[in-house]
Amino acid sequence: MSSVNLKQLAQALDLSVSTVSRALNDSYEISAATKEKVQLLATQLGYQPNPYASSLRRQQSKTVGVIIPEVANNFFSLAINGIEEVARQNGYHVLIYLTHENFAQEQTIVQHLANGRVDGILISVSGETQDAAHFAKLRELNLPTVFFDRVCEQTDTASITTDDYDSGYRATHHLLERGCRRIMHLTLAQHLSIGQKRMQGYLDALRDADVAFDPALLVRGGHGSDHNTALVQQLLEQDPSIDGIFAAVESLAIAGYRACQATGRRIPADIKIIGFSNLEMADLLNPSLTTIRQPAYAIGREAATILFQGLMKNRPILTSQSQELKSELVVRASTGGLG
Amino acid sequence: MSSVNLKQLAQALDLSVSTVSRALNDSYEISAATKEKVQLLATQLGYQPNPYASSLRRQQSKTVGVIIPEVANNFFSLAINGIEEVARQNGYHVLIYLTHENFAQEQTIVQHLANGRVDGILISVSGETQDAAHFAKLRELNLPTVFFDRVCEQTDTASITTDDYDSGYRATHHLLERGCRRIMHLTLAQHLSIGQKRMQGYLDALRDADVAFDPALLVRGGHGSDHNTALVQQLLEQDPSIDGIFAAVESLAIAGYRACQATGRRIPADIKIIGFSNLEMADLLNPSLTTIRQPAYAIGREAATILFQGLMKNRPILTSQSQELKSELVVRASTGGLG
DNA sequence: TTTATTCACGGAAACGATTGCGAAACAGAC
DNA sequence: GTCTGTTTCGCAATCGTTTCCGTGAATAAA
Repeated sequence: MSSVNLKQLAQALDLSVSTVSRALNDSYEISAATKEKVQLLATQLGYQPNPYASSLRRQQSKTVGVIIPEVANNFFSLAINGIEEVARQNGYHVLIYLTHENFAQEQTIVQHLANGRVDGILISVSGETQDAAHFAKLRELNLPTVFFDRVCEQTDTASITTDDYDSGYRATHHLLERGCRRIMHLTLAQHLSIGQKRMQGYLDALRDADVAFDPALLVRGGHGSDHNTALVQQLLEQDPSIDGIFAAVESLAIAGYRACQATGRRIPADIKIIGFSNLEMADLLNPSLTTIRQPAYAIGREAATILFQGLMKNRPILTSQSQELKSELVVRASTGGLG
Repeated sequence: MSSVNLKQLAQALDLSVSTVSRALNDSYEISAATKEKVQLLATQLGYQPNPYASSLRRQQSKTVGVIIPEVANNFFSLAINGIEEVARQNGYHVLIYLTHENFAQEQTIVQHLANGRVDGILISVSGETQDAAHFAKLRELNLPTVFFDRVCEQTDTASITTDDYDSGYRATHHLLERGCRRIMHLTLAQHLSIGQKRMQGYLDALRDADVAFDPALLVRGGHGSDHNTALVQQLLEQDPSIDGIFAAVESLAIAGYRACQATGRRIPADIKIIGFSNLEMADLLNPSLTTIRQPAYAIGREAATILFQGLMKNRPILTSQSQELKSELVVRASTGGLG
């Protein structure tokens, strides 16, 4: 800890602690002359207020918690990037917690954050989460929360999402357009609204194209990329008619690539792949991957901005502040595009 | 904040605050019966100690700061993964700060962490950093610090690195073996020890192979992938004799790919590329990328472990606790390997 | 019965900052 | 000279925990 505190400053200046405190906080009650003296010595001695004393007294920590499933993932790391930037601009600190897509961990983390350690929470829900009781507690405690990307719809607060239904529809439509008829759908979060919306887009696109939906083509991924690759591979081996893969998350698109490699399916000749992804080098893959690119950085920025606006103005976060950003379909070689 | 505090518990139980506190901390001074009663009510009411009051009194925050250049980068995000895991196991919280390779930001962040907000710091130095004065202050304040990957050698504390010299040597040797003679070296942190070691490996490998070193083949990357691509592209256009690229960081390997694309150089026929990288899908690139893969997750874990050992036992972090982990050369198509 | 000793707990002072309130000091107005 | 008002500052309470010390009662030792 920085060893110098208010008391020492006060003694050195022959002033009271309260005067020094007010001088440093630029209170109107303190004369300009005193303020100057105090601030001079404070900078000379490198005084920094003890954040814990300050937080205790003020009942606010100038800290937000970010809860995400993973960090080794381009989407989430870009989002963190945006969050951290806004946080710094507003003088806030960022605590980070990873759930590893594990519901129990998410519960524990949320509970631990309910003790005043953070002034607000930004969260992207774990793929396993079905119950929203732990989030309800946050509302009870009046702890401002903003969801991003992976939303819990039962909790009424703001959320930043992308046009998941549209994206799912467009992705599927794109595959259909390219001649696919037996399209596998890979998802991680089937019961999360994000997964359902993407899937609904998939279903509606199929229906609009008069292509029958086959539940057998639905694959729910789990943990571990090897496991997921095996799942896809198995299905590919069982069903030679499959000619398209729509991966609702990046890791599953990769699993799709590997599974195709393993089973000798050529992309895009035999099978076409499209996936949600924020890979900067999706165009350098072999073949380059057609993607739905989410504005991950902007999502982080927006979510954080809404949270901080609420915190600064001491207003509750309203559902009406939610935003839906647009994702972008980038056609590349994996669906027979250029490149 | 969780609204229930010690005083309320004490009143409800007709006990004193100190007794309740001790009961919850399992003090030997409290009878088993009382402990049970207290703990029962505490869990019933969902009591959670106020972390700021506790930190203030105990003079420790149970929080560590992690300072890294970027998070949207597989190496750092994997390292964070390791750090967060160890932190959670030890009951610590993780504050995250990004420097964006900016020295001034690094200084500011380090200064702000010198106020007792964190009990320790894990840091990977920004590429711009040359001065170590801000780190010296940390030692003065006795704030335990562990460097990982990007080390500041002037500061005497533990650091977790990889065998950068060897890796640089092996990477270069590999290119030479594959017939390259005009090897470009791309680096971000030329004055950091990590950059120097990798470059020294490069130089020594050249010397051992009796290949002349041409300073013109040294490219120091900057910010922005477009900028870096342009740099490489320019050099490639100027000098058609270049037949190899050794990228000391992942982003520069990507820049190399793009530059080759732009200039029509075929990989690996015309030019071969090797790069430090933790891309999970390096094998899916076109062509698959020969990499030096660092054990990023393990680096994070080790660095955090050393820090927490020091914190828990209240011992200073010693330089002798430093570790050097081994990187792995994975040969792929970009240097003419299989795949 | 008296004296130590242990046990179980309460009082109160910390930790360092913020802030409501009061009180000197000084000015100007009457 | 008194009164009111402003400026500038100090006192002390407060945030919620932890912990040093003290104390009454019970038990053991003499």
